[in-house]
Amino acid sequence: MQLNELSARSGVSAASIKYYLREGLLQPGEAVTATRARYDAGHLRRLELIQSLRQIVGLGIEQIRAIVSVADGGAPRLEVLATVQRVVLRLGPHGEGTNHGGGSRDTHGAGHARPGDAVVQLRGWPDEESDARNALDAQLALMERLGIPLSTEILDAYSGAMDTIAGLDLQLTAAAASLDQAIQTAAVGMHMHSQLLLKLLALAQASHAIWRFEGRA
Amino acid sequence: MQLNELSARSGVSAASIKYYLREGLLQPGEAVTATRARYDAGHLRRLELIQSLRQIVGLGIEQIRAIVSVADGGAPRLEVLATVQRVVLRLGPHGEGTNHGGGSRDTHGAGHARPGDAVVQLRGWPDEESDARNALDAQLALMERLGIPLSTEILDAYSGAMDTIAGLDLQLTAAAASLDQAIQTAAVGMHMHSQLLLKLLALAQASHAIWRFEGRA
DNA sequence: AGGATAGGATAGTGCTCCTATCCTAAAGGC
DNA sequence: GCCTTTAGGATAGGAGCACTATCCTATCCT
Repeated sequence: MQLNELSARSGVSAASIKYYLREGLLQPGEAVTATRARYDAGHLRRLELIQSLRQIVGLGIEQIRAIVSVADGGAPRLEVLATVQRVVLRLGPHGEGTNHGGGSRDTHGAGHARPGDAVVQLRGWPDEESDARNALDAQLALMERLGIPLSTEILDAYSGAMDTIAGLDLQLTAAAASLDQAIQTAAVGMHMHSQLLLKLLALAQASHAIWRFEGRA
Repeated sequence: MQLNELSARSGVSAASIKYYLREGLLQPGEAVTATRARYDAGHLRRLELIQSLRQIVGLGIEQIRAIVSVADGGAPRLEVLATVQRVVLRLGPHGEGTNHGGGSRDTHGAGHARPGDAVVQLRGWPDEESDARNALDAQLALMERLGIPLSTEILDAYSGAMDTIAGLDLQLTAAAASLDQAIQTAAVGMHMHSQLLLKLLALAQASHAIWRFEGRA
C-alpha cells in the first residue's frame, strides 16, 4: 500500500503521516522507486500506536519519539518497555521529576533508608536501583512534603493490587504479537489503571460525603 | 498590600496577575481609590491555589475558572468540591468523556446492570446517580473494550484503598482553613494518589520482569 | 503524453498561556 | 504643585505544540 491508502486505512491525514515521517515516529516506507513507496501492516500498527499514545495517554511527539526510537533501534523488548515506563512515569504535568543529572537528595548508595523501603519489603520486590524505584521514592517524599497522609494500610492495598496487575500485564505484553502492540498495551494499561483509581476515589469521596452530610445511612 | 507586593510575595509576575484578573480567576482587589487597590491574604491564597492547579494538577485556565467561579459564587463547600471532582475526573487527555448532554448509552433509569454495580455493592456505597458514578461506569466500560483485564480482586483492593483515603480526605478538607485550601487539598490529593499508583505499578512491573527474565529469585 | 504520486521544504493555523507595551487617570511623596 | 509611581484596561507579541496547507520536482503508471 502507498501513502494515500495508508492514510485512508488508518484515518490519519496524509499531511500528518508526512509529519510523523519527518519527526521520525514512522519509519520510511520501502522505496519501490524514487517516487513510489510501499507501506505495510507494520506502518498501520505504528500509526495506531501513535494515535493511542497521543490521544489516550496524552504523550507529546518528542516523548513518543523517545519510545519508538528505542524500539526501532532494535533494543530488546524488556528495554523498550522500560523506556515506556520512564516516559509515562514522568507524566506529571510538565515533567515534575526530571532527575536527569545524577545525584538526587542523597547518594543512597550506602543502603540508607528511602521512602519506598517499606513497600518494597512488604511485597518482597527486589531492592534494586531503578527509575521506577526512584520515581516512587520521589513521589512518596513529595506527598509527605505536601502533607498528604499515607498509611501502611493504603500502601499495602495499592501495592498489592499493583503486584497482581503487574503479573497480568507481563502476560499481556509477552503475548503481544508485535513490539508496537506490547508498547501500546503497556502504556495504555498504565494510564487506564491510573484513571480508574481517580474515578474510584471520586466515587468513594462522594459516598463518604453523602454519609457525612446526609445522615450517615 | 497592592499589586506589586502581591506579585513579589506570591512569586507570580504582575503581568500574570493582571491576566488572572482579566480571566476572572482572581477577584479584583478592594479599590481604595480609583488607581489604588488593596489585596489581602485571600488573594495570596488564591494565587497559590491557581499555581497548584496549573503546575501540579495541570488544569487549564478555563477549568480553573470553572472551579473558582463556583467557589466565588458562594456555593456550599460540598458543592464546590463536587465541581473539583467533575473537573479533575475528565482529565483524561483532551476530555474523554464529556457527557454533557444527558442520555449516555442507556437511560439506566430502570435499574439495569451497570459496570460499577459490583464495586458499589462491595463497598456498600450509596447507589446514587452521580458524575463520579458515571465516570466510573464509563471507565470500566472503556477498559473492557480495550481488553484490559480487571479481576474482582483488583477492584476490591482499589476500592478498599480508596474508601480509606476518602475518609481521610474528608477530614482534611473539612479541616482546611479556607475554601481555597480545601480545593487545593482535594485536587492535589487526587492527582498525587493517581500518580503514586502509576509509580507503584511501574515498580511492580519492573519487579515481575526481573523475576521472570533474570531467574525468578 | 499526461495526470497522479512521494517526499522534501517551507510557511501558516489554531490553540493556550502568558508577557510586554502603551495608555489614561489618579495618587502620594517631597 | 510637581513628578514619579500605580492600577487597571486595551492590545499586541511571543513561545510551544501539533498539525495543515502549499508548492516543488522528479518521477512513475498507463
